[in-house]
Amino acid sequence: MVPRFGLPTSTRPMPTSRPTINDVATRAGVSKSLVSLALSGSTKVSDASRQRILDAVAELGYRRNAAARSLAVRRSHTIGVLILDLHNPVFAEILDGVQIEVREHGFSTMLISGGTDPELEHTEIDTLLQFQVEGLILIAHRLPANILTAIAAEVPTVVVTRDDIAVPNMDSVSNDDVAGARMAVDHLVELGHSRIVHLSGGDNPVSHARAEGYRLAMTQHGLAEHIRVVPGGLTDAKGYAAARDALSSVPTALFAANDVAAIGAIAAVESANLRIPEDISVIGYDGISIGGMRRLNLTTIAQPLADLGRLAAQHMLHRINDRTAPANRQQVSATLVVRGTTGPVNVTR
Amino acid sequence: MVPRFGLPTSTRPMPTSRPTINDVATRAGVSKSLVSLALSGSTKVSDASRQRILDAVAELGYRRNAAARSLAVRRSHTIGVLILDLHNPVFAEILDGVQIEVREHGFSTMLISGGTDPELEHTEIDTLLQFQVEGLILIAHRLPANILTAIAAEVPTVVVTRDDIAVPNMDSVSNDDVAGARMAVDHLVELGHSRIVHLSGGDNPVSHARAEGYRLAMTQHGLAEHIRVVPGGLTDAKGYAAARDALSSVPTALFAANDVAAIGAIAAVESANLRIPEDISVIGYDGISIGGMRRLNLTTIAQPLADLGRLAAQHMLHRINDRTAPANRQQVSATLVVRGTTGPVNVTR
DNA sequence: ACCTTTCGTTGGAACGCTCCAACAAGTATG
DNA sequence: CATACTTGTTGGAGCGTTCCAACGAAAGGT
Repeated sequence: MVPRFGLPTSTRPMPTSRPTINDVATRAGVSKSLVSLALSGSTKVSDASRQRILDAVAELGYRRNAAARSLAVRRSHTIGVLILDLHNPVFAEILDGVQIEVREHGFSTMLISGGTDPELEHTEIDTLLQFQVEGLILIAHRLPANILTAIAAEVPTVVVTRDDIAVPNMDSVSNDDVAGARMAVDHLVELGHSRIVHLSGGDNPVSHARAEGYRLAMTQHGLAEHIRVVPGGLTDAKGYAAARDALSSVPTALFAANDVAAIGAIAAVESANLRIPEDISVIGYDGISIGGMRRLNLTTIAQPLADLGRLAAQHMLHRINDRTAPANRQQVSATLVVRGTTGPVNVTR
Repeated sequence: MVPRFGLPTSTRPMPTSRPTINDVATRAGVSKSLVSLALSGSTKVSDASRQRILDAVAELGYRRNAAARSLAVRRSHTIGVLILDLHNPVFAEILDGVQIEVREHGFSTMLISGGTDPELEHTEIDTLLQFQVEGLILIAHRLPANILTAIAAEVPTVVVTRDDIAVPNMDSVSNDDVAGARMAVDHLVELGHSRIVHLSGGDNPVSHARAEGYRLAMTQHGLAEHIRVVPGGLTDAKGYAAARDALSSVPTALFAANDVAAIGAIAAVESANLRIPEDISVIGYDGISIGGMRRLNLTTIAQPLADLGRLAAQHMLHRINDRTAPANRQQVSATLVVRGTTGPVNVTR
């Protein structure tokens, strides 16, 4: 963690100053202490005073200053969320779960998205920590192990969708990608497929696990000889390209590393004048909501995305109260969602 | 604005206390004032002292406390962003532009998403204001005019994608939806279409404007008799349903209120065994990136989404420095992106 | 009548930082 | 050689809160 400093000490202070607790106090004819008490809902404030204070608050349009409050109580009641890439709908859906859970417990979230530059991720986390967030939820990330360890040592941290790096006192919530990939293969085998090609998601832990699950399941079904993994990526374009490569070996089914790539793969199949699912079945992974759009109608292994977020938040809140709890690496299971892109193998091919 | 109070005055303080500027000072053998100076990059710190301070910072893992800092300088260097719905890719792409611009000027963003409940939007904005954000960017919203006015009076505010509510000292950046809709119709007319049906986006200002543009353009092209607006919505399912209705009048082209609905419409057309674009052309609106995926390949009126975000941020930053600037309601123009879902009218139909 | 409790209220210290006025020590100016 | 500036440094006040110790007044117990 390399802290950043050196904003040129601001340009010019902002003018308009909001009313403070003192303004409220004088207006209500009480001390600031009593106002503070009243605002935090203490029972030991007389009804008369409370009413005068509330009136004064309303008249002045007073609002607590969270910075001052957080300084005094030494808690920010805020948790930081890093989201790898807002464009991938997967992450937005996870975030939803986080927000709901966190809000229920009186916390706010401060959200940043890493953007394209991994280095930015790092400095943005620093910003979050400067704001004294009480915890960090990383919805995917690209941080090296040493940095991750340093962060987790400083603040309660939970990682979502990855569990490849073991760090003491850091939780993770993820989907069992190996098992999910097996489900995909099982489904295809059940439909009679054997020439099943996997379009890999590239060099990242999640994709590795899915490829691994594919290999295991294929072997287990006695289809080891048909194992074929073509290198691809997690985008539409990469899925398209990978599928074109894959078609050279006349597969009857494609298992893409994620839904977005699967959509690209579908386009490739169609552009080769093959029908889905009659000629070729395609299955994706993730369960993003656009996959359910009728035009796409994608069969997929769906992760319980919102649950992933909720669970992460729960672990976070728990860890805030007990920072020494042992690392908890939770796996949730995905479910097969059968839609229109998979079907029985076509025996004539 | 109804301020919220009454968190039960926290549960338990967090234990671990981070090093403060004083710790750094004693460690480096200087005063805290000098540390402060050094950290903000002042030139009037001797190289020797600066080095000792930097060393101490590194050794202690010191990080500035943004709450204290913001209290002292009376600036938070943070702007709040409300995003209506993270699931709609439109908003994610706008946010991207905001983040880039804002970051460049040394500001952080605090992001919240309204979720489904319009009332939540309101309380979340209050949270943002408690954190003393210096400005507010609302990426779409559902706030009534009176509340919007109150907010804009309190803090520099700019609204993105809407410009229906005129509020003094509040900027807006939006796309000219009327003009965009005309472009869509122009494109279809140029391809020879006349039986063009509009699938409306429901009862919201943006959709109204697009429907209006459709009517104007149709009239202008002498096609007033063919004007037909079927009620729909901004989702895949609503687009599907609306398109099914629309097909009853044997149109040759459909203009959907947004891309997501257009994708639903395509599914409906295909399920009626009509080919796109040979039998029916479909055009959307927004320019979301998934529309460009080969499987969808949607012709659309593309808004410059990231630019929308950047411009909003620029106005925001400008208004922070001059809060009395007159309201600036900027319109940016959309562009026609021709892909595969529109084509020449089929004369035999 | 006194002492003790309870109730409602208050001043002041503390939180971690910035920034101003002031200062000592050196350097330049007349 | 006195005066003025420059350079680097420092203590202290202040930002808007919370919270603790302490208080006076009213109520209760004997």
